[in-house]
Amino acid sequence: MKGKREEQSSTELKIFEAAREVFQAKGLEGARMQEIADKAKINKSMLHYYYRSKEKLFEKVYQLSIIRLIPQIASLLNEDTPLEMKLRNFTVKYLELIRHNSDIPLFVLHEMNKNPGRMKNFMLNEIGKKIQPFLQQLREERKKGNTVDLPAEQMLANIMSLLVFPFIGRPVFQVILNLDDSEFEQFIDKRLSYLPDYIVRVTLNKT
Amino acid sequence: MKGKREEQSSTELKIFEAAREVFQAKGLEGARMQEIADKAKINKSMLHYYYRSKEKLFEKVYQLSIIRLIPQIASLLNEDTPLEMKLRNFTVKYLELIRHNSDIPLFVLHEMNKNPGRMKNFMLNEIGKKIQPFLQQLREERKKGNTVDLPAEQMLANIMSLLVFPFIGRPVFQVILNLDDSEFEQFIDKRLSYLPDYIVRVTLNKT
DNA sequence: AAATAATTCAACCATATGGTTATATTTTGT
DNA sequence: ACAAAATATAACCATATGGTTGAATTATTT
Repeated sequence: MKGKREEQSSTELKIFEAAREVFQAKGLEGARMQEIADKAKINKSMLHYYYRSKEKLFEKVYQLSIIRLIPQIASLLNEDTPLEMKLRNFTVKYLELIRHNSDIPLFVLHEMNKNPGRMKNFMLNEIGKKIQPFLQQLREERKKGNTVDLPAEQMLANIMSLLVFPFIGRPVFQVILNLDDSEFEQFIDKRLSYLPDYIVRVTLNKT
Repeated sequence: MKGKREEQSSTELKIFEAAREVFQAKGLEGARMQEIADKAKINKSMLHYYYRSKEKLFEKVYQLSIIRLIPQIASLLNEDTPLEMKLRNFTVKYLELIRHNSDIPLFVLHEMNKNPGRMKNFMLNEIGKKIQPFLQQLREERKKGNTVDLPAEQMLANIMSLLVFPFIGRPVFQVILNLDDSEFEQFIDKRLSYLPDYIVRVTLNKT
């Protein structure tokens, strides 16, 4: 064998990565421990050696998924930059982020829906608190008449809707618009190209 | 007992309704036949008497869920009315529809994601085909310069995002914006009040 | 080299779950 | 009244699944 007693052994990571894929694709109840073991190419007992139980493994995956939704970008929202520039930066970076973690939003939403209690505090601390300054900034700019005349919460909801929903709705969009995978990628490329302007336009009062 | 040999016996409906609730809340794998039976206040074997298997019962619920997403409203999209009025009508009616079937979008999306093949044709026929005339109308109005300069598919994606996402994201919004159930209802009320104008504004070219 | 920790596997266990069967009662069409 | 369908229950079955155990092998520390 090779390096043991590291902080994260190679097998431990392989297991986690496999678990992440399976849980994100099928949800807690849809996932099978055997499938995770197979995908990680290890024996099932290794799962329990490292992660005690399905629940424990799931919670780690769940936590990481939430954290992935709000990396450096959260801090970006709290920088002391003008709103328009902030919106543009956020749009581009968040779209790229979701694009490379496109299974996460639906996964998190589905699990939150089944069990809103679990991870509630975690969510509140990791996301809820971090966006408060941004909401505050929206309120101030609204007072100055620089934004559309809507509560900050509504502006946020609209921005997040435009950014995230197409990924969550991907299977439906692909079917009803008859897009293969490559065409869906182009569909997202197109969004990347116009959404920064578009989101500024639907949030700020510029003409 | 009472009326038998009706098209839909009372117990059959009770079972279906219970199944609908449980499947929509927990998904195919998360649902327990016993829980459905309990909720319908009947014995488990009644489930199989009427619906053979979990799969069969699920498929019926799944189908109905998809159909509920596109009732009379689909036809509304194909009426021969001016685009602006159509957008306003659709926004109001679709928001009301989703509001009264708020579990359906996340349910359908989650199941579509786990198994995109199942129901693909059904989805295509029930939704895909029915929105084509609307897409066509968007394209024509775009040519005339009456809309934002985006492909019809993008306009549709944006409209649907704004309408549907807040319901799908409800558990997250409630946590991070700290809204109780009543406040979330107000949040939706607010959307109902401004979204018709807003969607017209972000879709059409009216200053 | 000895001790300890990490890794792997096969076999096994307990339970939950979907599904079945046998049987009995009630309702309804004719 | 009779037959057929509907309704209902309890007991049961087979299987899948999460989880455990124990023994063996390999690596790491000292």
